[in-house]
Amino acid sequence: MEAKLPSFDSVFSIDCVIFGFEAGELKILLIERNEEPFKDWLALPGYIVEQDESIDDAAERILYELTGLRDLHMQQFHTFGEVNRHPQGRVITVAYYALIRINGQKELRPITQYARKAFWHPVNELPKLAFDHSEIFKTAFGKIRRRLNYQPIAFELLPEKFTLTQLQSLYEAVENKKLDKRNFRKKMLSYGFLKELDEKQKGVSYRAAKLYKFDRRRYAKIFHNDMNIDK
Amino acid sequence: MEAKLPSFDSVFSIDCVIFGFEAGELKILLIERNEEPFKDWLALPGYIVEQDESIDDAAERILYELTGLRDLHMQQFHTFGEVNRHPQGRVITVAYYALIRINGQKELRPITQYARKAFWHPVNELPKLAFDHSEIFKTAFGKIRRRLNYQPIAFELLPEKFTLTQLQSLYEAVENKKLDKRNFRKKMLSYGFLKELDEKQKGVSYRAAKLYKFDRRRYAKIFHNDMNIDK
DNA sequence: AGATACTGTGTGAAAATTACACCATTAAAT
DNA sequence: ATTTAATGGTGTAATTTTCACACAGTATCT
Repeated sequence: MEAKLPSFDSVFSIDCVIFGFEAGELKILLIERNEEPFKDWLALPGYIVEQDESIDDAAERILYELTGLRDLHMQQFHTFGEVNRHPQGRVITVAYYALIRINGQKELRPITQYARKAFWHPVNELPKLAFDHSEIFKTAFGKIRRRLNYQPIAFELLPEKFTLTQLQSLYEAVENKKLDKRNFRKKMLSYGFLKELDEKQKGVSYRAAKLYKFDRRRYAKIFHNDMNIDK
Repeated sequence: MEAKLPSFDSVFSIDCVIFGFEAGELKILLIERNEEPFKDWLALPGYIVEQDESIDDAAERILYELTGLRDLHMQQFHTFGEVNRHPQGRVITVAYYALIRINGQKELRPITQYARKAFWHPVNELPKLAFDHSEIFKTAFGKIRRRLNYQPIAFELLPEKFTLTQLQSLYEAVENKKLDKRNFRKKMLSYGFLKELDEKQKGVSYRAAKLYKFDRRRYAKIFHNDMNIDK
């Protein structure tokens, strides 16, 4: 059985850690593998880079093929290069992350046979994953936890129009602690990159909250190019 | 001529951006290549990863072979994977950086023939480098500029015993701006991880300054594991 | 009409950041 | 011995930022 599998001398692969936020919980996208090794295991969406595509392009393609998702802005965050991380040979993997809105509409549907299905799974209570994917996830989570406080990544996880309470609960989920409502609002609004809309939340059985959206243009103006690293 | 060169299907390489600080200037380590392609060009120390070594191990080995330097704590910071970044084929490179004390004693002396020599070069006024090494350098510089404000990396560039003025001038060099002496000192000392020594600077023709050293133990205690990302 | 569940708001205390200028000390030059 | 050149070392007040903390308002459901 094992003998049938090819062995690799030197192969690049990509693995993707895609975060989403739903029902107050932070989740990641997993696939159920349909291919040896680790057939039937849960894993991060990941596959091998082709000869004629850049790693950024490969990341997009691979994620699409395994989950049906496209056009996310993924960012490389670490490369894993232990000798024995893949049972068939030498495979170095470049890991990417992205944050996206979980959208009931967008169906998760693997295009290739390599994945049997793709689905969201809460980041708490993650099962054991194939290869070194648990470690890859952990590294990714650490990165976004930090980045949340520097970069406007929270807005990628929320619907385009969101309430301040939703925004706060996202921060609370990622940082795993309660924040003070008044201080949180004051601070967020003080940045000046949230645009207050004339709309309100709908379909809630309590007072409807105002909706906001993230204003990329104002953000860019305020923080010039890059970031507010040194005020 | 070109025909003699092997062509690669899929190869991993490592490139190293090694920062040093000397005479108030930030410098990086370059080599003069002695091998095609880009023979005679200046380049970052870099070479190909072997089958049976992890990328971290490869980084150490390669830096040693090309420069004679060992036992630095290098950190991976980005992987460059454009299709045509190497003229002979598909080469993905994992880039590492380190910060070290430039030490007159430690001779820079390539072990292999691939480099003709290795030397320090100021980061301002860098010449054109081989491959995409200019871009790699730029990315590295951006990283450490940010990291300087979060992580105790400045001390890796200074001699073990240093004066506060030296420390300040390092910050000034990296951030490229003047800082206020009193505020700088107040802040640095307030962190509580600098240990004041009973020694003074020697051999200067003006009032000798007190020497300090970075106290790793205190630092770890103050900032627990990781960092002060969210106070 | 009342229960429920969330929205939305202000103030004062404490801490951190910023701006700012002068005398002290040493070695070298005269 | 005196001067000069160069850097070392120090404090305070104004401003800004962060933090802790509680309650009335409003929409919906019954």
